[in-house]
Amino acid sequence: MSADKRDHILMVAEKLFGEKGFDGTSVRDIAQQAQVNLAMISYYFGSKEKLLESLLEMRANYTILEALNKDETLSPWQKVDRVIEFYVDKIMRNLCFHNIMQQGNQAQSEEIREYITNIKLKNFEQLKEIILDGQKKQIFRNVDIEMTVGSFMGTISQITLARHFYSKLFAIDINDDAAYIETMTGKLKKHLKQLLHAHLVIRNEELN
Amino acid sequence: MSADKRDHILMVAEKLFGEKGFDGTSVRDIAQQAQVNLAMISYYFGSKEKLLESLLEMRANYTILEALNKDETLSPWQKVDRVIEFYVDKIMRNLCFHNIMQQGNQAQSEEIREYITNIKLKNFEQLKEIILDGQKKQIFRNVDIEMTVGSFMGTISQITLARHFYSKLFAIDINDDAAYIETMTGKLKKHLKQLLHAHLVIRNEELN
DNA sequence: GTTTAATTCAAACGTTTGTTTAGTTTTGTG
DNA sequence: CACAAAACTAAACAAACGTTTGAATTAAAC
Repeated sequence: MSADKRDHILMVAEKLFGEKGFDGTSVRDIAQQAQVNLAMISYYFGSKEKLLESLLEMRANYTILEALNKDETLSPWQKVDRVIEFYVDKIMRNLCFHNIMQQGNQAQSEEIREYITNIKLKNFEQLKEIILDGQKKQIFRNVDIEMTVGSFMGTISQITLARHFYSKLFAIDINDDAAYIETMTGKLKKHLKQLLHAHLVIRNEELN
Repeated sequence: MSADKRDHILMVAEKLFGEKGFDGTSVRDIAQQAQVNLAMISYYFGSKEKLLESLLEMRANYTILEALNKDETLSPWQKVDRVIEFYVDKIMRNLCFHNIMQQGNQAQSEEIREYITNIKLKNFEQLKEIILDGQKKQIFRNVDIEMTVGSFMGTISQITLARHFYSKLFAIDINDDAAYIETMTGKLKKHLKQLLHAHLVIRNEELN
């Protein structure tokens, strides 16, 4: 089994699933775009749905910032900044895959829905620990952690999911991937740092 | 043309499109759920795509808070609070439709993508004006308005889009719509008020 | 070089898709 | 009641779907 060709199909499928949705993409679309014979997809993956599962497995290491969390030399503020850098970079580098993750709710297959939910839960736990740590050290306010993480992920998702909207808003060519990624990565990082700092910081008037 | 039956089909379609996506929903699904003959959908709407267009038109008045914006007796802070109340209530009351709006990016039809983008632009303009007004009156900080609105909408969208995730997180029965809406509406409003207040308020140390 | 296994392919499979047809029933009007 | 328009239906349509087949080609092993 040629790993090259398999990976190539996976990448084409990722792009199409991310852009047109799983149900909006036919295996013939994938085969044509990847320039492989239609039957190759069943041959390599078994079925369209198992192709999606393979895709999810390939990106399953979507959460690898445990090291960051364990680093005792970093202050909670530094951790927050690094998480923002890390996540924004990672998601903007994988726009299509992130869209697939967001569509997971509609998946007909319960197995896939579970799989995606679990990846999200892992990511959530990482972020939760960082905020919890800051709260224990009385550096962060007593914010609603679930909702705070929701705002963090939601802000990023908005940029990846509503690309047509933001392209129009910032007058970026809808087909210019590089321009969108560069523009939005910068804006996202700066904004999220400001937003989360303001949200988490213990203000003077609260100290009394 | 029976408006009752037409509306009934629209509501069933809204639910299915919102839950399973446009491409994941067949006209036979809709006909069966709505308990109408398959041909009635073409008869009333012309096609599946025009059914979606009718759905969008029906909810086109999705933005009706101009009155709020023009109300000179309200302070920017009051406006922000009211917008939060308004939007959260409205979106949580129309979970499925909001999901359809979020999926719009994947729509094959450019007409539909444009339509949805324009609705979003209208909503954005309303929110932008409120923040701009507060900034002019030097009550709000000089935040990035586009990104701030992005966080606002993104936070809400996260709740509607990643329902499986949040149901699991808060141990809410995945089929209990009422419980989800009630729980999340409260959490959302409280969190968004806190978040936006912290983000927009001019802090003491910045006044010097 | 021969044999065996892995890969590729065009073609066809049976379903499901969105839509249309042609005929029936119901409704509203004079 | 008569009759035209509207509403509704079961059946069929062609196209697209995911998947499988069986033969052809290539690669690997001995």
